This record gives sequence, structure tokens and C-alpha cells, in this order.
Amino acid sequence: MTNAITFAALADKHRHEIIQRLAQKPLSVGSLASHFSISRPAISQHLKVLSDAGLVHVRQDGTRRIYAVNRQGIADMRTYLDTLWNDAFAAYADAAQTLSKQETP
Amino acid sequence: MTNAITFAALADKHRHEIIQRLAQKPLSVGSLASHFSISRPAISQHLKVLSDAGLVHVRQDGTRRIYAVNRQGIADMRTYLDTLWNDAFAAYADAAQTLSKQETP
DNA sequence: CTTTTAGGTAAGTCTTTGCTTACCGTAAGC
DNA sequence: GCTTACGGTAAGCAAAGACTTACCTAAAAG
Repeated sequence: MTNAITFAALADKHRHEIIQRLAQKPLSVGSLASHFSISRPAISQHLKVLSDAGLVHVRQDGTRRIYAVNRQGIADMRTYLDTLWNDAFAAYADAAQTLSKQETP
Repeated sequence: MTNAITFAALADKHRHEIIQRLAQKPLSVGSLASHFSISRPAISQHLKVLSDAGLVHVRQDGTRRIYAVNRQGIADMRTYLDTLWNDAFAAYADAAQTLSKQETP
């Protein structure tokens, strides 16, 4: 289910860059953090937000935790936007037909 | 261009509902506000955020302002997610090939 | 011209959130 | 066993954000 918190996960500049990097290649927390100016715990917290939103998933590898993009989560957002787009299209076509009353309160 | 602020626009519960309603039918500010428990100025502020993100546009109709979904903005987000999805897919295929070194720091 | 209707904007408050440092648990290496 | 590497979590703080009320402008109605 795609909702406000799913979008909130990508609403931060750093989380945005995190998911971009993970889309290129799955990475450990430390290796990910090395690309940023913020602390490693901050990255951990961002990853939790992304994880809770279902946009990334973890795999344990020894002492390291490898994060990767959860493609299903991305697909769900796409579907959500598809619906929005289609609805808006239908509403537009509808408004074009009945030009007289654009808005019935 | 789709970035963090575009997603931030949909990161709020109320803005989420606003765009859903606008996707069904373009609405004036007041008529939109009547469906919510928050004040009209609050709705105005939310509409500004959505507008700045390029997700809605306005049309003046007498003293009223009719807001509608900007389909191009939605399409841009879809494209962004498409790229993300494809990149993640490529990274996944790549990781499957070279199973030995999943991560090169 | 005056009044109403519609809505954007400002100022102030309260909540949320992103960051830091400090701490703790767990898995590999010796 | 002990130690080191890797990260998740807690507490506290400062910045951002979502509200409110109050105010102001612009278009229609009379």
C-alpha cells in the first residue's frame, strides 16, 4: 500500500541520494555512510525510514548489513502514480465534455 | 526535474488526500477545504506546496481559483521511479552474475 | 460606490524530524 | 576466551513544518 509515509521516505535529500546509490549497487551501512558528510547513525536512521516504507531491504553478511532497493516498493509507487495520472486524465476529459459546470460543490 | 521536494509534496496526509480529490475533479479552494477538518488557510498553504512542486496548477474563475492536477508533474515522478526501478534491476542482475564480491567499497 | 465572496499571506505556536554523541549487542579474527 | 569491526538504538537539541488567527486584496453583486 502506497501512502503519505511512502512518499515521506523519499522526501529527504539524503534519503534521496541513498536510494539512488543503492539502485546502482547494494551497499553496507558503513560504505554508504562514507559518501556522506553526516554521521553513520544518521544513515542508519535514514535506512530505517526507507525500510519501514518498504523501499529497501537488508541482508546480513557476516558483521555487515547489505542494503538494497526493494523493487516491489518502487513498483507500488509507480502503480499509485499511474492511477493518479489516469484519474486526472478521466477528470480532464470529463471536464472537457461538460464545459458549463466545471465544479459542482 | 523530480527531486526530494517533489516527493515532500506528497509526504503529507492532507496533501495526499488533496491530490486524490483533485484527480477526481478540479476544485476550488473553499470547496476543497469543506472536506477537511483543518482551516482554509491551511489548505491554501498545502496547495502552494503542491503547486511549487509542479503537481497542480490553478485557473482563475471569477473570484474563485480552480485547482487541478498537473499531469506532467505526475508523469515526471513516474519517469523518475522507472529509472530507479530499472537501475535496481540492472544492479540485481549484475550482483547475480558476480556472486563472489557483492560489494566493492 | 459599497458589500460580499473567495482566497492568498503574515505572525506566532506546537509538533515533528534530522542531526549529534554516547552506548550497547553481535559476529568474525586472533 | 579477548578484541576489533560493524551497526542499531537512546537522549537531547536545533531546524523545519503544519497548524491557528488576523489581516489584506481582488473580483462579482447589489
